[in-house]
Amino acid sequence: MGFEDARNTGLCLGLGSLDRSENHQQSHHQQNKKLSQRFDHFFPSLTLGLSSEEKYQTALHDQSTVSYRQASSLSAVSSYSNSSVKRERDLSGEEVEIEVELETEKVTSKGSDENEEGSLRKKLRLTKEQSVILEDSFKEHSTLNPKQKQALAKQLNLRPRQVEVWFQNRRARTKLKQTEVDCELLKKCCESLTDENRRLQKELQELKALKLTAPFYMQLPAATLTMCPSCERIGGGGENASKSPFPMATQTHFCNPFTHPSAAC
DNA sequence: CGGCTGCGCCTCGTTACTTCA
DNA sequence: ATTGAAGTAACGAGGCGCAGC
Repeated sequence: MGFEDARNTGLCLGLGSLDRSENHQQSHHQQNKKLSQRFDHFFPSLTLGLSSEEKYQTALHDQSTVSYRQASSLSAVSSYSNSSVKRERDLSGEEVEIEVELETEKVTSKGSDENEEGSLRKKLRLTKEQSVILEDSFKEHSTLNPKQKQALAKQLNLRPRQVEVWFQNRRARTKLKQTEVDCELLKKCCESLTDENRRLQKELQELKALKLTAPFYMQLPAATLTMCPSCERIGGGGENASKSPFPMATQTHFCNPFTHPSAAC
């Protein structure tokens, strides 16, 4: 694998963060488009570690405490705080009446997660359906405009802030995965270059040895001498053989390690 | 027109919690 | 039953762009 291959993957090998100035100079729509294109080129397959349905189904529904495991696998609801009765649609689209815990909107989007229970951070677990919908949405656009966020939040019965946070984390996960892929790519490139370097060193040594044992070659500029690293022959036959004793030397012999690992022959 | 301010959104790094082997 | 690792929801800090003044 070489840089050509790397280019073909559409990957940027820079391991740093995205160019912020570039991102921020664009409108959100442009940004969405740009990011989508970026991720469309290479979309690492990620699994979001969905919880098993059984666990949710067997989760206790305790209204007296803040529960974040209560959501059944069929209801696309997961949140926490006070409980309430709400109508939800199950997978078949049928409207069902279930008891859910409604989030009190007192908590500001930037506020802490403190609640009446204390300062403990309560963590919900998104249901499988919610995760699937979020994933699908993310595949369409990796960033959301406020309208999309609202719509998605409404659809999933989550707070817009939760949808926002999910997308932030999802982007971070994607980036992390991409970085890992890039690292692997760089590692392989490094190995390839090391091999090539080793081969060239060997070739150089052999040329030096040849120079000592065959004085005739010394009459020619060193750069015009070419030795095939595979068959280890200098020069060769061909149609130019009559004009020059070293026909291969008439061409500049450049071996590109990225396109021709052993291009000498 | 340029400077200031507030808002919203972003990334990054981290924490706290859940799940699983 | 316990524990450590991995996954992930949520947060705070800090930066940037933009609109309004």
